[in-house]
Amino acid sequence: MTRDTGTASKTSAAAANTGPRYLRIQRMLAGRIESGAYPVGSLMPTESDLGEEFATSRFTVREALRCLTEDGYVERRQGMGTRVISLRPQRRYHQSFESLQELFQVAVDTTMVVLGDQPVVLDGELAERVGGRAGERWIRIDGVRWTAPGGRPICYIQSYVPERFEALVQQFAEHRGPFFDLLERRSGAAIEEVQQEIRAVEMPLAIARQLGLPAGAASLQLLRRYVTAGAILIASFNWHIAGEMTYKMRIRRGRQQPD
Amino acid sequence: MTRDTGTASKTSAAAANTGPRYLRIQRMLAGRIESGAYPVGSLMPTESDLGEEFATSRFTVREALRCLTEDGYVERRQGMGTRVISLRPQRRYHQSFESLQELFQVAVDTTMVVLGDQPVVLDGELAERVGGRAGERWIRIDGVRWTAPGGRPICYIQSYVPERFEALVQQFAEHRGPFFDLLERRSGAAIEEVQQEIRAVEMPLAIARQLGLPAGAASLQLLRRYVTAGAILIASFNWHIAGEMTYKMRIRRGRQQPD
DNA sequence: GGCTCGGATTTGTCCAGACACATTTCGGCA
DNA sequence: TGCCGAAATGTGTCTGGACAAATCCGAGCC
Repeated sequence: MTRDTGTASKTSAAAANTGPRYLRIQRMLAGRIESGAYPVGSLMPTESDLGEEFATSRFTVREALRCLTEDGYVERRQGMGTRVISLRPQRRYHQSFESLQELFQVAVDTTMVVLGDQPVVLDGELAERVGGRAGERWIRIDGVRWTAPGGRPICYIQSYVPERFEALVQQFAEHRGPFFDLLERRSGAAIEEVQQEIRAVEMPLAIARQLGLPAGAASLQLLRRYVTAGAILIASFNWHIAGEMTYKMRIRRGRQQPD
Repeated sequence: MTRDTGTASKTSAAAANTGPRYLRIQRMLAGRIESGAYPVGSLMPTESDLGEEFATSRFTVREALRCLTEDGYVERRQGMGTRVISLRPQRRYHQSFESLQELFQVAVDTTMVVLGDQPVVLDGELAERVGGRAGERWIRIDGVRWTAPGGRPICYIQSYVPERFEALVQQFAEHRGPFFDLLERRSGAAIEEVQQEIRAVEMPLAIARQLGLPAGAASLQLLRRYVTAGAILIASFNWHIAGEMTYKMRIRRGRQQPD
């Protein structure tokens, strides 16, 4: 070891030479990756080698490599080594949700009134939109969400579920909370992904009438597909009255170095 | 230490008793949190205590606690301890972007035509929407994005930037690519967060005319605020022609618990 | 009362090892 | 030639320490 962390550090290049040892090493290694010294696709030196080079223990090198992994620079596998997979920290931006309820963005104490359900056979266009295949038999459930029983309408909902959930559809009417929640619980399959599409469309006549609006009223249409391992659990169209609904999201930059 | 990791493990409860030591401890601690043995808001036992209880080293306990931190169960601070912040594994869902261009969702080879710019003083409502304060002086830049020079219009854009970027506004017209990109580069401040609001609105008359649409045409309005450390870099309203634009997003479940 | 200044406590960083486990490579054997 | 097992290689897990840095709390002082 050379000197110490705290004593002779703040004199020279203040930025690069401060902080814990493993972070300094992490920065150095990141620099080598970005400069091409460790090309993308190649294997980095082993932990032992790096430890020797930086005159430090394997523990410290591992901490540095752990950071590189989390930042997306490298990929590590036991028995194989540390492979460079990206040249850049990939300044990642992401939006995170504590739960799918947040994605929902509708207060939980609103009430859903189910208008009815009916079997449908998907045609080409519908199949594409709900994420099924043309010719498959699904069930469509129609409903309206209200601010409160007898209150103002919030949106019109058309949900499509595969026929195999037929037995559960009856429970939709008395279920409080979103359908995907019930389906996820009963089917036992965890929702792995949600695909959402947002558009502005003129509200179909029948729907506008249900919401007490004139024909051709503008609406915000949300389409959500809830996907478990491979299969669609439920796909849902929501028509929100224009102006009544704002879909808000915050996208944040991921994990930056402390500086 | 009791016996070993590999020998007498797979006999009993196969699920809970396998895997590395730190993961078993992590599962046990998570169980205690979920069962309320460690209430939310309280401090957990210290690393040393846990190490003593599980008859293991502090390193192993730290690995377990690191997992709990990543899963969102606890929060750790030097000198204070490990505080329970959540009862549940917080099955997190998130949407990630490799870059802000992805958020943009408009092909990069479209062309932006700047119509002009003018200083504005924010009134209360505008201030709230662009993220400034009432009375502040900002600059509004109007423009239209086209599929190609002389092609079809895609959307009308009103961007607001604080007055301090006045000198950069002239460069907007000949800049290719999004404005935030230019501002981020020139100001040197990294965009930390983007706030986005999506609504369906009737297009204002003046805007509809610019896009060659009848008055009152439905549109998808996107409002994006690009935030650097504390300050708004630019806020942008985009009016997309209804039906022409679909905002798509995929939200995926992050790192699932072993269960 | 309000302030500062030391401990005591607790997590953060770090060391020098050890064995387990996964992967690749290579030599031996059929 | 082709297959299989063993050795080499490298990361994963783990021990039992050590000191540093942040935080909290109480004692003492103004």
